Amino acid sequence: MTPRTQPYHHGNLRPVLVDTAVELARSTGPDGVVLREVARRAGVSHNAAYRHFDDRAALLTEVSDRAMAQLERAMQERIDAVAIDDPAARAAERLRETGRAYVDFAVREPGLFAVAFSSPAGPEPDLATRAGPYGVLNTVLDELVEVGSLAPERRQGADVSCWATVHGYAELTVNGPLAEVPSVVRDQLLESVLEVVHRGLMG
Amino acid sequence: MTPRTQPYHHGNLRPVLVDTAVELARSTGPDGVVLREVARRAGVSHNAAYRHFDDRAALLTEVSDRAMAQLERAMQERIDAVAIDDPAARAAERLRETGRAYVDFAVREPGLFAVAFSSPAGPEPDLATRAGPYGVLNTVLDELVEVGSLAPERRQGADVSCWATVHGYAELTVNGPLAEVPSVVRDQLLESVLEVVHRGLMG
DNA sequence: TGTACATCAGTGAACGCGCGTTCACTGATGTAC
DNA sequence: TGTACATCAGTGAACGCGCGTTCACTGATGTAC
Repeated sequence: MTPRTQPYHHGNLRPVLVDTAVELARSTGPDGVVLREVARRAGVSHNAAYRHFDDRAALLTEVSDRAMAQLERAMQERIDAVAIDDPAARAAERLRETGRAYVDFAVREPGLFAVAFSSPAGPEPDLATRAGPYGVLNTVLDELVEVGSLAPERRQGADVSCWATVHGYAELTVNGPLAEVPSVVRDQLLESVLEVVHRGLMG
Repeated sequence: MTPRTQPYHHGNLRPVLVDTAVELARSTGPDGVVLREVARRAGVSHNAAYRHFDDRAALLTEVSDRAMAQLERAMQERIDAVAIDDPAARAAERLRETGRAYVDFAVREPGLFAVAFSSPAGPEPDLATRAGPYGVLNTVLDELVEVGSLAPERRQGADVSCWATVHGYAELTVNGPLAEVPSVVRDQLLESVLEVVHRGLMG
């Protein structure tokens, strides 16, 4: 008389597996996304995942895409929230917020951040297209040119400079020697780093 | 009548194990430093290492120290090779060479670079002391203050700005989206990144 | 100079673990007639 | 409206792998007397 708690057919397994894998990635990073554990948490036998993904790498790729999308959204939200009237000041602040959002995400979600940049084998379309976090950054930089803050001849390579700086800062903070620095000091350091980039590009 | 090719006592096993582990790290990174493989390559039973190291982590720490030392040496050599008479120009070029050496090392030795920053649990003394790559960078920055190129009030945080930038550039190149960019273009991008830092600090 | 003995630095076998993946199978669902 | 059947989406068992670590043991070395 006990009701069948679990029907034989799950009916919605694929998205559940991805969600579960994302949760696992959040807490343990790429190596923690273990097929058997994902299945366990989804309450399904350990090989059921093979009905929906070729192999572990395919699942990880999907998780990585999700992580990238989350990072992009976090950046865009912070950019959109900038409320400054003066066009030049607004564009400059938007660039700073881009950087802060990037680092914030890495600190808040170290597992997802690591997964986002753990390319199993996938191509990296970000540089060619305007998609993803890289696209967001480029849009903000274009804006800086439009308002006259960034000289057009300095526009080339500016994306890489910005990206390298915040990415390095994030890495040093999440996995490196800056991890042990108090967060108040870290925030100050990030501001000074952003200031150097600002002056380097537009000063 | 076959001569004993391997004496029972190796006599020199500890350094050989470290050397072997470093070689393994070079080609495969931190995860490749597998105790059993290290022993195999050293021609010794897989548990002989326990006479010299508490566990795998202890061996890895030693490898990490070696990697850091190699990175530091590579940086110092490039810095010392700068032959420019004008003090300000020399100091500026030394800073650039510091960055180039850092990125070069990461590209040439991705395995060691990864191991150097994979802290198993060890403390990070680099920030407090003047030792290691971080110390080398700080010495060069002090030099820039001495010759009057870097304003003293901008000295604080300059180390983190420089480090974050080259570290991020290295990461994006070794593990990230810049990996697929032709190396000629990458070199140009690195120069433009270094230029941004230079202007940001001293412009 | 010789010998007993402690210590050092190796050995092979085994434990326990967990993984990705494949196999043959089965219950549930949907569709053609 | 009912039924045969193909297909879908699960299942449990097993394979093969390799790891870190521990155990009891042994050959070699060094030292005290």
